[in-house]
Amino acid sequence: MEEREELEQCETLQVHRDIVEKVDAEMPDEEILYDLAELFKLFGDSTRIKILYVLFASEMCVCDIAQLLGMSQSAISHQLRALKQAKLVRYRREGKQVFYSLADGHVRTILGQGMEHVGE
Amino acid sequence: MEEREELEQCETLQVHRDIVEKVDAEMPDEEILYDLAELFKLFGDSTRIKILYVLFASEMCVCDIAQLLGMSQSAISHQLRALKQAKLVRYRREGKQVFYSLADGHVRTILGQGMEHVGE
DNA sequence: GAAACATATGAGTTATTATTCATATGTTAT
DNA sequence: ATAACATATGAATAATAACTCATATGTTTC
Repeated sequence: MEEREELEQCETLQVHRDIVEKVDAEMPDEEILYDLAELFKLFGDSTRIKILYVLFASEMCVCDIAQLLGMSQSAISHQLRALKQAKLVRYRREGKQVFYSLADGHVRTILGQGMEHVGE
Repeated sequence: MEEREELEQCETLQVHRDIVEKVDAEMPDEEILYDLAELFKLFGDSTRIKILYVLFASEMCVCDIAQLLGMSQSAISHQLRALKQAKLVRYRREGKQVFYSLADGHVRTILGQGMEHVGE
């Protein structure tokens, strides 16, 4: 019953102890929530959103994406790497070129829900 | 027909002109994609993800959230402000306290799809 | 094997953002 | 009105991340 002197915040009395404890018990592991944030971080950048949207429409090679977005090949390549590491995109080599596409349905759903929220 | 000398990338020949033009025509406005990235940016931080998850479980006041996450009242309040501005959370005042809750179903869907992607 | 091309990547710089600290605002009780 | 408390917020600092530049890797053609 003496477990809150290490917390500086809410010095007075714990306001809703029952709720806090219940929700705390239900919370996913710290690590899972971290991974979740890392995943969404990838959606949280204009360049990557554009890349995902482009791939939403069609498989495309790095050079085409760069040209379409008016950005350097290097910048696109760096971002594709991040998306690839998170398994949000797949790639396939065809000669000198590498074609990227969306990896799975979650990406489409997440983008779609986001679009609905911002109001289409 | 002379529209590509301003682009430095892909100096040689445009690799898939037809695809690039088709996808370009289908792309949402720059502004919408920017808003979309801004929205997802809010999901892309551990603290905010935790807050959203906590509110996923139950409406809660600022002090409770701070205590649950072991963070300062100020830090939580700053993040709640960002979430509030994006209409991801609602709030309701009750005396000295302010209770926050999730604003709409999109948040739940987005979190759920994200969870599925990271593997639960 | 050398040249040309498409893509990938490490290092460095700059821009962005989360947190802390100090303090302001709003609410209740005395 | 004053004190006590819960929350909000501006400014400063520290941590993070996007882009550029230079260069490396992988592939094809000669």
